[in-house]
Amino acid sequence: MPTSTVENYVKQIYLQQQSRAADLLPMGQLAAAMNVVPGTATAMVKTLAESGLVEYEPRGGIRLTEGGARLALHVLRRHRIIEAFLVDVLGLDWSQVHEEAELLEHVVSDKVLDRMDALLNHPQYDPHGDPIPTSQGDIAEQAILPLMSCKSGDQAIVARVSDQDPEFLQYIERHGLVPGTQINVSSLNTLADSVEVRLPKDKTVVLGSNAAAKILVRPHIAG
Amino acid sequence: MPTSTVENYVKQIYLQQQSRAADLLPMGQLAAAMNVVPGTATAMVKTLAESGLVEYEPRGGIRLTEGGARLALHVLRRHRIIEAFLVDVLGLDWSQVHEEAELLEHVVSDKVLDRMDALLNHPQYDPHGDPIPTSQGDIAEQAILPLMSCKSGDQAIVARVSDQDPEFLQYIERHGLVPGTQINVSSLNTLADSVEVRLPKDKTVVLGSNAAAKILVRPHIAG
DNA sequence: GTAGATGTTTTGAGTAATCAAAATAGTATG
DNA sequence: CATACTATTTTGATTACTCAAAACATCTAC
Repeated sequence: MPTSTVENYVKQIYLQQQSRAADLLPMGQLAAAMNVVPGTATAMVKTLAESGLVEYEPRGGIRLTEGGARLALHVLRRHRIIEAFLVDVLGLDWSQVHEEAELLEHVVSDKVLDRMDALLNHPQYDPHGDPIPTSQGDIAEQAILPLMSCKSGDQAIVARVSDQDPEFLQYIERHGLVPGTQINVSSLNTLADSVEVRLPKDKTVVLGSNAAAKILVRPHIAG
Repeated sequence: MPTSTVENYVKQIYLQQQSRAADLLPMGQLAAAMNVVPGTATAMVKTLAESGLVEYEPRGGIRLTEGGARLALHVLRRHRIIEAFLVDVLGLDWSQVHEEAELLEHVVSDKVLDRMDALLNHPQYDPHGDPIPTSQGDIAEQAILPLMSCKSGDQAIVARVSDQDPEFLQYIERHGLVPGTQINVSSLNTLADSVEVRLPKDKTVVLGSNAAAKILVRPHIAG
């Protein structure tokens, strides 16, 4: 049985490997993501390698094995179903559920998870818009793009807000940019480094490119 | 922040102190309840005493402080609300939820717990019939009654055997009627002046009213 | 009142995870 | 190519928890 710590490392390696395109994840990257000093990450990675969860190339970096990826997706499934459950069944705010899920993901049994999943009607996406892996470990690869890559006039649906900072999430929520929201890129100006989007009810929000980079959208082809 | 282990020790001390009437809980009792070797319990109790959660009398035993009891009741509240939630909302079997709750009780936040509590309509008893402490730490004190005052079909826990006669005590022990044992009043006949109780493992014992009068129990209200 | 039996504490050691700081490798700069 | 910079690894310690087994108290019995 993997410890919570092992699960967290493997999950984080998976997530980091997603965002960075490179094959090998550098040690420092992992240490930063896990909020530990580099030496700790090195030590931990060695034991992960012993258990066959990662391949470790000293001074090069790490990569998940088949088994490591399977575990990562398993943890991710737990995390995301729990988030969905906390929002949809317990009525918590989607900007606050990440921390909770971070702890719960290591202790809910498969039985409980299945009940949650059933009660939610087997959702495909969590409240942040992240895809939920199946129990077999399949995950929906989705064509989602950063908001800044849209053109003026494009329609899209907010797919994901890729940041966990509660303050940012709350800001996003106050302005109605939650995942699932249909938006309209009313003007996008690369020179002014900003984008204005129109939301339902004719509200508008202006974001700088740094903020906009965290907003990922599924482009909506207007019928 | 107390660790899960500390919470478990404190909870267990509370529960053991309930069933045994004595003021001081002997070390061996705690070690057995926690499933650790005696030395481990001794070591742990010392750190609990350092944190002001228990009073420790070497070679005598332990007793919860005010603060220790508060923590114990807090954990117990979590445990029991979670059990109720797993049964009533997620539809699990009441016989299976204890293990789950054992893990979850250390990680659910107050916010989540409050939502569960509200969703369940502030239940007073968990699925096993144990009273749920309030968030202020008040708990319904369960009356201790003579076994003969039960009705057929009642569930109860042996609370005390109020007799000092070694022969009687040994008889009681041989038949598994020690304090803490969960019993089921299978038939109680005032005319025949006897009561039959069913124990775990489907053993049964028949006692006359004189003997039964010495057995004090805490009735278990289901639901 | 010495001799066991029983229960408790101490001692020594191990595991999992962490940090601080010294050592080392690799890469880039002059 | 030596020098310096950066990333990584090693080393030595620490914390929280645990066990096995030796040492020690306490109570009981003879």
